[in-house]
Amino acid sequence: MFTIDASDPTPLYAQLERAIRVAIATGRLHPGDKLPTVRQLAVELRINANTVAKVYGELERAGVLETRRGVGTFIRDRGGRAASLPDRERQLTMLADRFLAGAAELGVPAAEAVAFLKTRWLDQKRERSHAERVEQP
Amino acid sequence: MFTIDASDPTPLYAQLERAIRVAIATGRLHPGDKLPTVRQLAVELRINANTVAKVYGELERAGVLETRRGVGTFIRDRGGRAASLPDRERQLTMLADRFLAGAAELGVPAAEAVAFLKTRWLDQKRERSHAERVEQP
Amino acid sequence: MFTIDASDPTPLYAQLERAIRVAIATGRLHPGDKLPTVRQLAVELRINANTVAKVYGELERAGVLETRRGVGTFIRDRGGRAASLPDRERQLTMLADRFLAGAAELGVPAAEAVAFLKTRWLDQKRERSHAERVEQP
Amino acid sequence: MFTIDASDPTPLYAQLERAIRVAIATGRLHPGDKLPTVRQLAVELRINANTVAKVYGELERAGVLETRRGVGTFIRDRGGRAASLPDRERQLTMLADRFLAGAAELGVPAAEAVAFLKTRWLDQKRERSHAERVEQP
DNA sequence: GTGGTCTAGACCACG
DNA sequence: GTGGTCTAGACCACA
Repeated sequence: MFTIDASDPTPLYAQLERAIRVAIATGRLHPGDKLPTVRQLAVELRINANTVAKVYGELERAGVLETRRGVGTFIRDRGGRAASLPDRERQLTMLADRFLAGAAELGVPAAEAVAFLKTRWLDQKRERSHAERVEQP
Repeated sequence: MFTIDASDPTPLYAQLERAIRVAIATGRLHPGDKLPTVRQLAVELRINANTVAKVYGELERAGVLETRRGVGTFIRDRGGRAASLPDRERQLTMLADRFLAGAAELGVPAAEAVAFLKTRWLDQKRERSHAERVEQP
Repeated sequence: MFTIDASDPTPLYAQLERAIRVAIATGRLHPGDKLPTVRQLAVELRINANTVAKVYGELERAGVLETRRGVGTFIRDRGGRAASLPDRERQLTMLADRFLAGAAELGVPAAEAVAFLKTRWLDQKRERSHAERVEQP
Repeated sequence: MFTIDASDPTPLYAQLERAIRVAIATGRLHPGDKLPTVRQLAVELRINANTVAKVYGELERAGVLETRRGVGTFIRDRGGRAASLPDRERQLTMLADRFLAGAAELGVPAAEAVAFLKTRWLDQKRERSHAERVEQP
């Protein structure tokens, strides 16, 4: 559902909040969609339920989410604007720089790193399509 | 010199450490270069000198920097020892996955992300060679 | 738990770090054992909590300890990765030279020093096995 | 002449002071012996002359050394008591523990480490006797 | 209550 | 003037 990296020094709550906002902004989650329960998400991400609850609470106060008691937590109608194009490009640049710098630190030439990334992507695509065939044959 | 964003939940010291590693990995800093003094950088970034000292210390332990007592802090010749081959591949895989996951969260198709990365790399190469022409015409 | 000598010119944090490493290396602390909390140890050793925290942090980065957020600090299963073979020999040589040089400074003939070392090792082995009999009779 | 380990976090001046005291206490230096000049020793140990001067000064104030202006620095008659036997054993124990703990950290079994040490000692003896044959055939 | 981060400020070691 | 060590004390993230 979302990605949390425990080795990233960024606080867990910040990572999760950002992930939810990004998912909405990029259209992976839509207004009215139901989010996982606090406990479900906590188990899935292997973090404490309090941390998830805190994020849901803050996003609710920020008007991004809406809690219907006894029902669940949902994305609000006008939860946030779509990430502007320049914004998305800025974030993508950050990601790219982080990858290239990491590879350089490892002493891997950028050309090789890019080639490796392409391979890795194809691997994942293959795995994913295989998993789908297994789940819904 | 470096950019620190106090409103970013990422710890200051982690931001600075990454900034220095990136500067080295992308060729903006070269082996032998002298870094700003702890106090200078602290003033410039408006953070506490201890925070800067912590980063310098950690990077020294990691073999990235070298401090000459009473003189200053410098970029080391070989930024840490080369990791073993299987280790390197494991780390590169982690970097690649992080990049792809990040792009996916932004809603950017992997194919586009890979293409973007290639562009970004070429941009950096161009910038770097330009910087060198300026330094040593 | 550990011994710190404030009159020793060796930095407090270095003394504590060595003490912990020695306790692990000699079997007084085992993988999985919980260390005292930062504040407990600080009070016990009469040093500042930050100093203890610095040591725990460095040992964590070194792969010797593991901290579980909000829970405590523990001895890791495998205290750091095994160094490569040539690396290990180089380090072992350094250790041996330091020992022999130290003994020479004390005016102890090398032959005696080596004999003493052997005795000391057997002593430690006996102490260790005794401790285990006490813990799990 | 003396041993200084730059990677030891113990301050250089403390290492040197201890080395001189030990040399006297163990009879490697005798009352009346002339010490190297500040600059000579600084060059030999690759440390700053100020650091050596500071140590000589402190030992002079402590009554261990004596400076005859224009002549040199000498060991005083009753510079310090001979290291008592128990004291020497305590220090030797410390050295031994440091060696064994270091080996254990490297994952080297104590038995192997002791054997290695013996080999290393014989190597050094051979090298030394060879060097003497070359210097004074 | 656990560890983590940051600050302000003192003093030391070294060149 | 350089980095290093230590302290006291505040506030945060997490369980």
